[in-house]
Amino acid sequence: MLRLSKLTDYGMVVMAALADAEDDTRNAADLAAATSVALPTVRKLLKRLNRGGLVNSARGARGGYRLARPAEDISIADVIAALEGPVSLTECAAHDGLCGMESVCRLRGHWRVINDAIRGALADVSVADMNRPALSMPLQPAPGIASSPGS
Amino acid sequence: MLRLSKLTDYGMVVMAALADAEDDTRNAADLAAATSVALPTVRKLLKRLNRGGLVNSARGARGGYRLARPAEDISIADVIAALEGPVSLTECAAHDGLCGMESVCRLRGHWRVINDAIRGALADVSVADMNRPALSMPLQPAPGIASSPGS
DNA sequence: CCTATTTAGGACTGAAATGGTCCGGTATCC
DNA sequence: GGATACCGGACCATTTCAGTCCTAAATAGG
Repeated sequence: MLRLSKLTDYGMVVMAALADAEDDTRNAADLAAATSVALPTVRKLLKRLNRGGLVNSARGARGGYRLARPAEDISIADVIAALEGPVSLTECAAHDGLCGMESVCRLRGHWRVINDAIRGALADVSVADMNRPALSMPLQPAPGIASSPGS
Repeated sequence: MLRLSKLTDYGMVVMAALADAEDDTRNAADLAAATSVALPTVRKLLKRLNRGGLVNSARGARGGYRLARPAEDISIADVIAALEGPVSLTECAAHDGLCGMESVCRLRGHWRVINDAIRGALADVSVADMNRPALSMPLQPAPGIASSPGS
């Protein structure tokens, strides 16, 4: 189904909620209430997002989280990468050898191109875009499969 | 990681091998040998591909499989759909309601647009394209996120 | 200085999906 | 009629995933 994990789905929701108060610091409990995602799950998400450098954390009383960058500068690809690793459709798209057969690996180069195209499409959509109410998006007309030179 | 399943990966390999002998009928054992994928796995793949209408099967002695259409007319999206269901990044991209919160579902429309863009990109690449040796691809310059009107 | 608050990091568990295998049945060719 | 080869399904082991909890560390406020 080429589906991203439920955690990532929730992660985008949390990021969107965080984008609503860009300069304000929100703690995990607030975000859980705002998104109706279970608190422990929100915590886990924020930890990973922090590790990925997408949010800044402040410990202690009155602590919490806020976006590390403007919502316009955080792409969906960034969120996905922080929560479930970089986008790579196949094993071969990431690693180099290991494919086994020549005839098999004939596909590898093509997968890489496709992979880059999809990553590009995801990189063109920001958290700020996702937060807009309507579905008109100011995106580039084309991530462009041809625009990725591949390996 | 937005990774497609290993079965689908193998499925593309099998389809490519099948494309090498478009009009010739190949049985599962031959394809397993050609692709170095385990025979029972090849069988399972071919069954699903047959159900999805991508290959035709012939029973009995001298039976086997061949592509149901020219390789140029079978897209990667078709193969993915046959093997693991239609592409849908999130739950919400497929179904309609059920999202729970208003603020949550603000993202839904956007996901659908992104989803369609990726599916479009995948639909622009055919099995024949994947079978070419080099990585220069005759694809449309843009699947185009803007080209999908969404819901 | 002491306490309450809040994140950091990790371990842990139950559930689900995935990959892979095998078997009985059926259709076709020789 | 026998051998071949697909069809449909059930089946199991492994891995991954979602979700929870606990202890340590850091900060604000009294």
